[in-house]
Amino acid sequence: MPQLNGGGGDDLGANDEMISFKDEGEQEEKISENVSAERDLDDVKSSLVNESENNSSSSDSEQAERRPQTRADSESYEKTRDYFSEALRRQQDGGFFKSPHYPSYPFLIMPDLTNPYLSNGSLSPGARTYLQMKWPLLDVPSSAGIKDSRSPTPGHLVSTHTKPKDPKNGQEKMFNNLPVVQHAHHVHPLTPLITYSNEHFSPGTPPSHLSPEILDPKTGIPRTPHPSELSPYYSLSPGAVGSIAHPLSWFMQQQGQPMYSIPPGGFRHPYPALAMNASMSSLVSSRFSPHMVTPPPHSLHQTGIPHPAIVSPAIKQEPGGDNISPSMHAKSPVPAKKEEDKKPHIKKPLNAFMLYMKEMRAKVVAECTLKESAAINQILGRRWHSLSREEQAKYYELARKERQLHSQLYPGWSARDNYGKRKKRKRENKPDSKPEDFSVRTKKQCVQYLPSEKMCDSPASSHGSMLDSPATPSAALASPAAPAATHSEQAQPLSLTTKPEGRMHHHFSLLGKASESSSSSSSSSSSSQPSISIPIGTTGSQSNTPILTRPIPFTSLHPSILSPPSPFHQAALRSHHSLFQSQPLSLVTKPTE
DNA sequence: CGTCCTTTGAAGTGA
DNA sequence: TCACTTCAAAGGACG
Repeated sequence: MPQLNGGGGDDLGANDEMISFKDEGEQEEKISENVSAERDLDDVKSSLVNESENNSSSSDSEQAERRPQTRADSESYEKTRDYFSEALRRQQDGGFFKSPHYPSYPFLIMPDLTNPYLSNGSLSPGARTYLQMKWPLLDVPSSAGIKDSRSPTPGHLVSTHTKPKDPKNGQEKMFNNLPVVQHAHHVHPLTPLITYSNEHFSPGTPPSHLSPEILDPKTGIPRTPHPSELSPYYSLSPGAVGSIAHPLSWFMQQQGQPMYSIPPGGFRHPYPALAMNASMSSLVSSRFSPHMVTPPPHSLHQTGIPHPAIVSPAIKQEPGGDNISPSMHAKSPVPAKKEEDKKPHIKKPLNAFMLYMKEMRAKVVAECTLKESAAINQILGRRWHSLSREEQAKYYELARKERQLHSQLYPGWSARDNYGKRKKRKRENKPDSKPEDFSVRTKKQCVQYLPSEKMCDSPASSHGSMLDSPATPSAALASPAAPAATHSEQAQPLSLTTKPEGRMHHHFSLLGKASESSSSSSSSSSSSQPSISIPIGTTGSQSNTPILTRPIPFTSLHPSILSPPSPFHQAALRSHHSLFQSQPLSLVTKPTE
């Protein structure tokens, strides 16, 4: 598997990632220092282009590795670095900073063998051995006694995954079974969610609760499973998934806190019927918000930690837990009347992209000067497209499991339940809107930026994901990793776009040229969604042109970030580049009205 | 303080 | 079945 050796399909994705970061880091640094937003767009643009090319061509991994250093000045970086540097140091002989492609990986998790759901109290802080790598979320329970949570893990909870349970300690076995795949230097984006390698756990502070067996006798660090122990990562067919240990399973366990609300009572089994398997558990944890974990263990009440999935506005204020009473989520326990008022808000399970965003956001933020989530999300969206199918498939799989878990936890829950809870503004722009409409609607000044290439070329990517979000990730996996190749036509990136009226003062439009091959038709054949992409594409003179309309500082938008070109497509990109390179940047002001 | 913005995907609703 | 809407995360921006 790619993940294991870092080879194969991973290359594309990995490279992309690396490239982008490295460059960005440098660029960003430069920019931040000198620039500024004031910098002419042209300049920025050109610089971006140049760098992107350079970057793409250059060895990514190395650069990526360096990146952290370049950003040393970054506060966040420093901070983060401190947090995990030590921890990682052990894991990776070389040192974390050298190689991680995904330095930002938010979570380093230490194996906590306890059943996530069972963890006493479920949320015993101690149980949460979870390191946030890049972000301040580092939560390394020094104390922890976590293990207490080891408490009897109901067989049913663990059962499925732990099938090959170790007689001695089922949990341990699970841990071992975990696909431990990631090499530090080749970390997959999911890493945060899925800690494949025990090594990741290694912590400066080895969890006291770890069972000795897992720990490396020498280092005290969790031992790396023997290769034979490693299970294929997501190699299973969807159906099979449930039966095997999920890569995240350990994650979940340690967390002690399930992603979805778990009754404070701990795993008293509010959901007796729920047969949670490790994989699900892992998912649960994966979604676990770092923030939830972050707080000093001691400060948290064991039972008081609100589950991410459950957010009751009213209750939100009370961290504690009354809101989370087991009864509440479990089955509709709360009296009808109050229920309405107090009923905890059960959040929707995160979809694949959301999971991806969660994981990668910090990284992107660190890479960029941008802080605006909207801008970050655009980048993430592009990056998402640039992910290989395999990579996306992983997220789809995770998302699928999340949904599964969610459904089990909240059998009666429906997405509809949340409708109207959040007053959302309606998107005025209807999907059907025509290009013209769109342009009209958008009242923004837009700088149309011909993608010089890379910006929009995202190309590389496999749009695959969107095209077919694999119902069964495995299927996706099965498919050739090479994303781009197959879908050259879709190279067309998603259009960053949109929005109307608004608050934007300046909008930059990125006009990406659609690949020639691409049909004039919508940029994204894939999405059935009303997404803006379609209209946008047409917006420009070029049908497939994606437009980025947003006040995103170019300084922070590095092409590579947006969509790291896979080496695979480099050539193609260049060709495109040449085509459009000559085109001038046009400043377009769209009259609002 | 509440909403917007932005992304993709899942799920709900209505026709 | 299709088209469309809402919500999920996140955090700066805005009114």
